[in-house]
Amino acid sequence: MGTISNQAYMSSNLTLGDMLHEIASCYRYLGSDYRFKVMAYTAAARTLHGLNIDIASYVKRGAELRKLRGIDEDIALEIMQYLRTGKIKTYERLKKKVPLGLLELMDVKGFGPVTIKTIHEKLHVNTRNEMKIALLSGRLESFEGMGQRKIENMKRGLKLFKEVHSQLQLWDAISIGSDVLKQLLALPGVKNAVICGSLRRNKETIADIDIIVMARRKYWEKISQTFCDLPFVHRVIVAGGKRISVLLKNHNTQVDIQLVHEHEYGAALLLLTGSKEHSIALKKWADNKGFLLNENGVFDAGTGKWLAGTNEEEIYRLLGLQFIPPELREDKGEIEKAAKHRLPLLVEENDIRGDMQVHSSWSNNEEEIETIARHVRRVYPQYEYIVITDCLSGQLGTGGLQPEEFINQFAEIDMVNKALGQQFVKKGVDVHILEDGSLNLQDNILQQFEWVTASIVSGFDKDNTGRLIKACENPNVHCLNHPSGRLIGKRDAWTVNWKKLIEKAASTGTCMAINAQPDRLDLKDELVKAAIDKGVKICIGTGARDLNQFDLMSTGVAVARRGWCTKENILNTCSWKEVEYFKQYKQSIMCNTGI
DNA sequence: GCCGTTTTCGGCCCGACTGTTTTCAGTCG
Repeated sequence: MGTISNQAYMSSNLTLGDMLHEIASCYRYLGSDYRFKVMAYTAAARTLHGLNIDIASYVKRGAELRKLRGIDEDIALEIMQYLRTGKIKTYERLKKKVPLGLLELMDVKGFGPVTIKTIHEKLHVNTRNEMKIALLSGRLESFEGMGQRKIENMKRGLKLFKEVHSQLQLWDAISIGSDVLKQLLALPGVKNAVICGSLRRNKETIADIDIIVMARRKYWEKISQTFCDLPFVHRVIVAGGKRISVLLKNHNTQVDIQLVHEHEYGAALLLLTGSKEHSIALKKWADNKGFLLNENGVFDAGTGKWLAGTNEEEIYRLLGLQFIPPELREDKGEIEKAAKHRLPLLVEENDIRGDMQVHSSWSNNEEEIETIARHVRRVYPQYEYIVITDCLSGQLGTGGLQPEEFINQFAEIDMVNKALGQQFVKKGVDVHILEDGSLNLQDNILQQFEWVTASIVSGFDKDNTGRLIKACENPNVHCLNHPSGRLIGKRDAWTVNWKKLIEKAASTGTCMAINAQPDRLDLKDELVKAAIDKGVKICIGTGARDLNQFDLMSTGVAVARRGWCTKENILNTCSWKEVEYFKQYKQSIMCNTGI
């Protein structure tokens, strides 16, 4: 019986969530008698996976654990059991009843519990690889209910299994999606086309690109044919009726297209945007109100009369709900808020008045400050400032300044601002938080900058709560840059006690950044929400390394929107004068608390 | 197993599609 180390915190949430998901899979395998247990454990797993605060801290406060969605007496006991012993007895018991090697297949397209069970029992198949061999052997075809096409489906599911785990990053998906969309809109007969699915919700990673195409029925076949013949199509999976599904040459990305009539466009858009959880909750909501909601529209449940479906706005209105922006459609309380007309008015890209993180030729950008400034002023006329945040040389090996060089950079910035006739370029720095929480620039130098953002660039495998807290306590640090350190698809977030850190950021008036680099998007949406709920200000920076990267602001804003941010939550929707007030506010707190 | 403006029991996650059948089980979003 060991104590829980700090390092174990965040990984507990994920491992425990995975274990609860496995328990759900076991029950799913065991049959429909257990379907409600499946729902319960799935819900609990989802809660754990989305939890930003280490689960162990809930346990310390006893009753708190059961306030979490989907966790009541039994699962709470099992969670405590896990934290004490690393095991859950229920899971140990279930493991003896199911073929463990096949459980992962439960999440593979084409496989369900019944199919897996049948094959396991008849052919003694126990692993994914044995399943593959069985599928190729042709022995399944003699089974009842196993036709050629079903078997082909399962083979494809298995083949795509790996690709399911390598999803597209949002930025790449946006670019691929808009290319495809452009081509579709140009096809004869296409009245309108729009991205839906997880891409429309701006999720940070995207499995496949979903598009809805509005067209008269008589053009569907022609549209389908013409699209499938386009040069970027690698392979056609389905094409016929109202569905087109293809793999693109580029990245082997799957694109799913649905053709719809004009009167059902809104309903289809709504349900194909999802999330699945939001759609189900919305259908249930409709049901309670005496409506039937499906992809063709909203109907009177009693008479079957069609009531709405042309656009999403009228559907939400009919259901008595405020319009819910796609980014919020995750069944995380947005429907209840929409019913009370209390949804936040989300921040928009147009609200942004400056970029809080920009690199120049002094570190890892090819471009000179003046070129950057003139480019940004031309392309983003609404911007009032950009903050140059180069770092010191040394730790990263690539460029950077010596401490004494900043005086030269300041002179260059002054010159550029003079030439522009506006204080457009702000003097910032990206300072590194060292192992002991101190910074790699002295306070008397830091005081000369207009904006100081602090990053961790080493010691990824440690608990970094202490270092980040110490940075917050420095009155000269205005912002924490990429606070979680994760690199999407490459490196997990380091361990941080987010509850503690967010409380510290709030009490010290320290801002937290959304770094909009495509593989970072750090802070991520859920932590952004946790932070603003405690009153922490968020700022968004692109970390631009070339002139094109200023466009990344759009995905940075998307993360903020997924984190329920209004304009007021985002510091760089303010004028620089207001940013100065924010900095003074921190100074005054630090003086009063005597830190 | 969870949950409650139907609250300590009796509900919960729906409708469409696919592939297989010939009336429906299994899977998907």
